[in-house]
Amino acid sequence: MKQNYLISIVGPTAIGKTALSIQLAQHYNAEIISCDSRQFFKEMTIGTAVPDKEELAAAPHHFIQHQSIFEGYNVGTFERDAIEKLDQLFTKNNVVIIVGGSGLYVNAVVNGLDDFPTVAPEIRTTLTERLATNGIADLQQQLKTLDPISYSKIAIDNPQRLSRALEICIASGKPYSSFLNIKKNSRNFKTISLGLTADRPLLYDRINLRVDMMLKNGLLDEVISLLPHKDLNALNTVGYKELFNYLDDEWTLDFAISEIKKNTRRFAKRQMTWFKRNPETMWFDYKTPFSEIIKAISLKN
RNA sequence: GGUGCCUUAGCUCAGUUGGUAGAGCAAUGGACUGAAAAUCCAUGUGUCCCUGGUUCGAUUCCUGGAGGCACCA
Repeated sequence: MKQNYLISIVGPTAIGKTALSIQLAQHYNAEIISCDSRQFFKEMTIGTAVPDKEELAAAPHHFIQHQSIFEGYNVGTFERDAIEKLDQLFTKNNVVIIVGGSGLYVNAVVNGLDDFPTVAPEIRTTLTERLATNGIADLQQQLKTLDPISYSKIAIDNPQRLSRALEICIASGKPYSSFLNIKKNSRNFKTISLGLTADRPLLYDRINLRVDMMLKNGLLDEVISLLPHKDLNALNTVGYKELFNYLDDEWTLDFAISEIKKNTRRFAKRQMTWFKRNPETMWFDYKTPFSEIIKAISLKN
């Protein structure tokens, strides 16, 4: 049986991952799995920089705008969907391209997540309310009694991490920590990880330019149409949340735009922090000729 | 041309009665197992415009210069 390869392309936003993924897809006659937690949503287009029509036509893409902002979608469901899709694609071709800026989601596909029980949404709602009224110490105390291991291990100052651990404890009656690192994930493919980078000032220039371009392409109209849904999780997104503040008369347009640029820069920095920790990733400057990248891949396998 | 004020971190500015300095923002480093474009943690980066003088010691006081702003000509 032929060895399957998953070629993963990571890197910060606006670095040129989409273009490289298409070149690779054409080179290997392969299909592309998008791994971008905001490009999943069909209601969002301009602000998420989904590939345009020509790009989508240049190679088959999956998980681009396949979900609605009104449906719950998360890493767990994405992992399941992506693995199913991968199995299907590997029957046609032993190479699949995965590209995306969402580190956790890439990781879910490449390495897998542990299985957790499903949590009734009311549990999280209750925790969120308790957090707002009683403060974080209340939840911290409960985690300390329900799961002392997690209490000492997770970022206790982080409300999202804390709530997540607690909701698992409450829903299952077992400690959150007891679900971690249970199964050995087996994947029927080898992963070749490519990272794109650029010097920071250069990357920031590209980000600023792209934000200006999004506005020119009608981002504000897109955001206006989504204003009624601004509280949905999917819309807690750079490029949208800032313009909601403008539309609510809290910020000027100019200020909102400069905040979009700033928050995108910070996002890119966080992405780099995440991706840098995988020692397997081969890094390339964003201007590296395609032929060199191909050469590096063939040396690797 | 004259007079007055200003020049300190990437930016806006505090401050030191003479003992080489600190806020906000920006920035930087990090964490990350179903909210991840989310969420959280940590960090001060400096020819105190230049020059000479006084002084044990000058970013601070004094001389001269440069640049900026305002007003008067």
